[in-house]
Amino acid sequence: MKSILLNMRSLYNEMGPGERKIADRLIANPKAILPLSITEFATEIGCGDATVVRFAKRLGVGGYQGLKLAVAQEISTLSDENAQISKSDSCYDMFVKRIGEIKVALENTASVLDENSLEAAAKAIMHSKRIVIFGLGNSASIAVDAQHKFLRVGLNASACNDNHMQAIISSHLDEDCVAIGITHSGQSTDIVQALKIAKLNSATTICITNYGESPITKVSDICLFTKSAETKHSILAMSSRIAQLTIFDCLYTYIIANSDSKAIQAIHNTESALKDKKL
Amino acid sequence: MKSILLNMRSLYNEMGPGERKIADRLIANPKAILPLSITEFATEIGCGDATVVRFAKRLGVGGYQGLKLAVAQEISTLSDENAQISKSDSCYDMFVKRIGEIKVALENTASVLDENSLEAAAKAIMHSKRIVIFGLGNSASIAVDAQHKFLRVGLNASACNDNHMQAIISSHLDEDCVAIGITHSGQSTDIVQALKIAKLNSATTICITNYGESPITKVSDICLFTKSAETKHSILAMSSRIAQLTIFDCLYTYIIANSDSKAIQAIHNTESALKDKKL
DNA sequence: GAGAAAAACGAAAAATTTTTTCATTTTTTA
DNA sequence: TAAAAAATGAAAAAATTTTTCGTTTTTCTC
Repeated sequence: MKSILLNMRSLYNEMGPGERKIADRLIANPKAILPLSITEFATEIGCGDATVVRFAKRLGVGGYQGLKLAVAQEISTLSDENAQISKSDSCYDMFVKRIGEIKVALENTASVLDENSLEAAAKAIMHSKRIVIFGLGNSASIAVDAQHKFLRVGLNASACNDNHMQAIISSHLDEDCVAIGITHSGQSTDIVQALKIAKLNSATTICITNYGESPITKVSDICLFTKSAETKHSILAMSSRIAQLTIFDCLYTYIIANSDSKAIQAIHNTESALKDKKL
Repeated sequence: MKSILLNMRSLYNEMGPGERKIADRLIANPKAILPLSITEFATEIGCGDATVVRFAKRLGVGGYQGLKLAVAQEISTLSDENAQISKSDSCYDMFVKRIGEIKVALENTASVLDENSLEAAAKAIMHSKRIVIFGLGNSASIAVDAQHKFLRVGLNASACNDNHMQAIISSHLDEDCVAIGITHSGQSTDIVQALKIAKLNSATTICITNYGESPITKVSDICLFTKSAETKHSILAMSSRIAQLTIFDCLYTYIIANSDSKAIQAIHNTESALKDKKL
């Protein structure tokens, strides 16, 4: 089944201003529509009932009720019990609550992640001569993880967590290379700079960032969006990082699935190379 | 929010024959109701519209539309659980299926993770003079991530991904230190060796590993277990690694919540130190 | 086992909600 | 700048849901 929220994004360009307001609202707060009648919802948005119906038809869900049902199916029932982690929680309580946050973030990410962009990113990575992955601070470990994965499938990947080196590396890329920048906020100066340089040198640039316009999206050929609701204690944006990891994981899985036997062999070689490291 | 299907079962005894027929049908095939109007559904069941409405009210979902919405929300969570990733999947399909795996792994981990061990680990880490975190290969990035977190709360943490250095570092620990070893299989020779040395030097040893007895559990004072079902393509044990990350995340969160104002200040300092790195 | 009370039920009326129609406004194009 | 096209909302029309109320079925009491 296709995600209704994703569908909304891909049809966004065809919509008029009124329908876009509806799409914006639904993407921002999908579950708010559920208890409302079409007239209530239209009033809330500031448009007529007919526009809502047209919007629903465009998405191919029949009508207003179909829209509500589609949205309902997309929202996890867990998203409501968004229990806030509190000081008095036991460590285990925190674990359980964090699980809830992660689930929500992953599902939200599934709804904003663009199918075509994902496919394009996977193909660009597979066929590139060289892949460089930039992350700093929080995102550094994600970059390292991605490097690790790509190396396992025999790709020429390297992560770089040093802002000087990032700029240097970027300036030596060419059109057969891929540069991947990871920044949750989309505003990390150094990462944006590194991708900008990479783009100037005709490399394919890919960003992994939280949903929305930001400096990084402007210098990226392909944007892969995560979506996580930040809360007070998630300064580290844990759930968005999990979403980032999962994106890399599915790129990796896709590359394995679409590789020739040589690549599969490379994976097996890796496995056997590691065998004697175990007791 | 409570499960509507479970609620149906618990109210089953209070229902008359007509309503029970509705419950039976919904439990057997919940999604069949979604495209039907109340009259169509009632005809299908063989009862009147009013009975359907009464049934919905009993469940506390307002009316027929509320019933449909509640069912819709419930089937979404059940739908994509046991899907195996296949070669022909799109990259997006893979993402969605991977999400399902991760959810299961996190829930399983919640069930095997020992509350007391978690608490003990958090306390040991908080009060230690020095924390060293060992990971190799796959687990290296987890170790780096953990280091990053602990540094943010002002702890003296260092990750080490070099097996020689791990042994050297371990041999210089003492009873005020904590050594954390990460290995999914629990069999990584070097990690086990490093923890063994740490233990000999009276450091507190903590392992993060998949559920079950293994060499690493024998040399660990505290064992934190994850539990993930491995499948063919998850050579990289993606979901178990997410579980590992989540464990570290809740340790981190717990430490923040139970720190004095000095530690909180350390976090704020980190934040402001990073501010000018953004555009 | 009969009769009364209670509960369950459905047909149809009433109320609500959704959808369509169509005239108006806004935007685009030539 | 004017004509064409697109977008939109108010209101009418259609569809759907909910309530009412009388009938049927079940349960309980004697």
